Amino acid sequence: MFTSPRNKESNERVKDERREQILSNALILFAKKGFAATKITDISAASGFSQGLIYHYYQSKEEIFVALIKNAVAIMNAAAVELERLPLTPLEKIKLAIGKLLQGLEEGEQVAYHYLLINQAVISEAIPDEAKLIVEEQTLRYEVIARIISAGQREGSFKKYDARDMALLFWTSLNGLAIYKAGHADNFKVPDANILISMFVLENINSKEV
Amino acid sequence: MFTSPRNKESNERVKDERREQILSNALILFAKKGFAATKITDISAASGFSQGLIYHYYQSKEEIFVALIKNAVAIMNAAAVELERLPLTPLEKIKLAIGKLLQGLEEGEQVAYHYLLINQAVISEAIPDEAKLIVEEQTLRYEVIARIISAGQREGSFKKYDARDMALLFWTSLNGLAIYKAGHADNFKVPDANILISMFVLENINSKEV
DNA sequence: GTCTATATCCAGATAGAC
DNA sequence: GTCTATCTGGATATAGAC
Repeated sequence: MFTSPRNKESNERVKDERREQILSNALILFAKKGFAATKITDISAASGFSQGLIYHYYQSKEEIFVALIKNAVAIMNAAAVELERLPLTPLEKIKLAIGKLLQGLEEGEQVAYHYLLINQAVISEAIPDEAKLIVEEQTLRYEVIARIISAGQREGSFKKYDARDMALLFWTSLNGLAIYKAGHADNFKVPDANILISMFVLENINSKEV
Repeated sequence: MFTSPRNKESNERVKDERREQILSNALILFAKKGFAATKITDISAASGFSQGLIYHYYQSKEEIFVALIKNAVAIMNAAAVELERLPLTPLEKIKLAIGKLLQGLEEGEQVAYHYLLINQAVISEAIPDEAKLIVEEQTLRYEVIARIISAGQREGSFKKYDARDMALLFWTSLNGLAIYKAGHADNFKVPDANILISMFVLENINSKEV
């Protein structure tokens, strides 16, 4: 068995796939065990090959973690930007965002894992500096939600608390829920979205819509 | 220098103090770095003595962590029980609870550290089984809040979503906030309590009271 | 590209001197 | 009660065979 020259791109593709595979396994492990407690052997075993081979694709455990953090932050930002651009009212946007995020928690694991990873980066002193920096610099999703809330307040459908306070609670509440889900995956039922919505939207407006 | 026989109790007291000292330092370290990344030398250094001496007071790193978890859970439960017993209306109880918890976040670090510790125990697979068990068995604070909410609904001052959903969001939202604070201790300002309250309490009731 | 050593380091825990 | 020295295991990362 040998590799013909013309398979070069194909090989590249295989390499990328391997890297993806490592990342997706590492994401779960890092999220569930934390950075420090996740061993390279855990990742290699989950990926189905030997421990040494990891270093063919990544230079270190840190590098894997940083790659995952970058990815998680990018996905969240992209979603926030997309949300802001949609031709919807502020009310509709907030409802859509909460709905989607809850749905993400209900169906997929990925969203929850991303939250857990970012939380580690924010909280823990035992996380690569590069990862901490990336997360700290990323406040876009807070700003987007704060802008939507402000717009909704001007428009009259939102409660008139400090918009940044509201945006903070928007994200921290969802985050808290994601953490809960991570610890109770088996019997986790997503709560009624309207409870969260009532932190932001005036009651009569909300009940009118429902 | 020798120890006279009659100093026995005094010695016991010193020993207890040392143990307390170890615990309070370990709490911060475990909360900030996580269980796996916290080294015995970190704890001994923070406490100002040699690494070996820790083992005079505790048998292992696990034992320290478990002691801390027990303590954290006990404090939270005690507070919940106390809250339920107070001669207040459900409305007053929920407001008091949110107020106190936010205040705890604002002033002290301890509450936030307890949250972080319990989160680790719930989420992480790299945590001593005994600690996980203790936390899993402790659902009292959820039950207490659910009961208060149910009472408030019967009484007519609370929103009529599923009481367990509401209790879940009560705790996960506060928890999410504690995590945020842990990562932004320097410039963290507690949000307006009324935003959280509006998840539970009917708007006209709440504004009447304020 | 993959595996099997293995070098190296570090952390938890123990032993024993003072 | 406290420290220093040491044992032991385990984890990251490297080297080199296939």
